[in-house]
Amino acid sequence: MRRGKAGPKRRSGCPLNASVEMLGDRWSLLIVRDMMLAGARSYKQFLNGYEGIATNVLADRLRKLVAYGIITTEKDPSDGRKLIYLLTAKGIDLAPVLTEMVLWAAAHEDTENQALVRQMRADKPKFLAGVRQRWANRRSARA
Amino acid sequence: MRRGKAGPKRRSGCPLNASVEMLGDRWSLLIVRDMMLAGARSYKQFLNGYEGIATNVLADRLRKLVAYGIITTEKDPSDGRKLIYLLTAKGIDLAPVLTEMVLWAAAHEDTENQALVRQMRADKPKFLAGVRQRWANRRSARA
DNA sequence: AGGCTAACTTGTGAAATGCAAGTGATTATT
DNA sequence: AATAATCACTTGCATTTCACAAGTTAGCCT
Repeated sequence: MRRGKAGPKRRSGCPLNASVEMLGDRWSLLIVRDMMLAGARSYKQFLNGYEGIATNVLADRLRKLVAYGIITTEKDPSDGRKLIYLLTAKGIDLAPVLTEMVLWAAAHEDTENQALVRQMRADKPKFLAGVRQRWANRRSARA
Repeated sequence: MRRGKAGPKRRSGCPLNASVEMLGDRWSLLIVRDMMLAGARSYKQFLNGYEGIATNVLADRLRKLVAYGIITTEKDPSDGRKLIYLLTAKGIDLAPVLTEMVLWAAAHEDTENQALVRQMRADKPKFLAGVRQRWANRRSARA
């Protein structure tokens, strides 16, 4: 591995460091998953989605995901209280990563969503195309 | 105040939760990467590998990775002080996950190892086969 | 025996996390 | 019009994890 001596904490020259910096925590990937696969788009949906994330942590993670360009927000035109969280192109490009992680876990653990796993395994490109398609549809008709 | 050790409620039926539980932190994936791509196999190599990980945290992550069956340890037959850390089959199966993460970051950030990314992009199956091959070779001739 | 190395452990302050409660803006109900 | 409810947060505080430095223990080396 290339070592590049330098700053105390130089972690962004090596492959994977960037990804881990953005997604290497307990919640970020789960938030992206809920948006990508479960269609979650509001703060409340995230909070209820997996009971377990603390509200202050959720707010922090959403802020960071926005800062990294993985998600964006819009005001809901039909309800001024609501914000709509949406995956960016960069965000939807995480689909292959999530897919491989799900397949890995499915191969080595149990109790996963078998139907989804079967779809992924049967035809991965098709599955990814479907994910991307649903994302595009949602985007064009957001409300 | 309730001070039971309840811990966060995880829903282990959802895809991805298992993966995130095992790998969803700042260091675990980087450790796996250094074993898979850079051939790191000793505690000291990990410590020096990415300056930044604290020794107590490294010890903890290695323990967890062993507990999850992602890595194993052996005593170095030629030096009783040394331990050799090795990826298990489950561990090497993370290669597609790491690959997709690297490709994702390469597509949306910069300053990554371009040579590696080019290899991955040129022929992903071949790249993965190579990773797996090197792993098998190391395993059969460990020392 | 004395020094050195590898792989940890321990102690301590700082930062992050989990949880309950509160805030302010907006919408719904009476 | 007044009141209640909802939404997306923020705040305060106890607990947990982290980073950093300094030990510790077993095994090697001469």
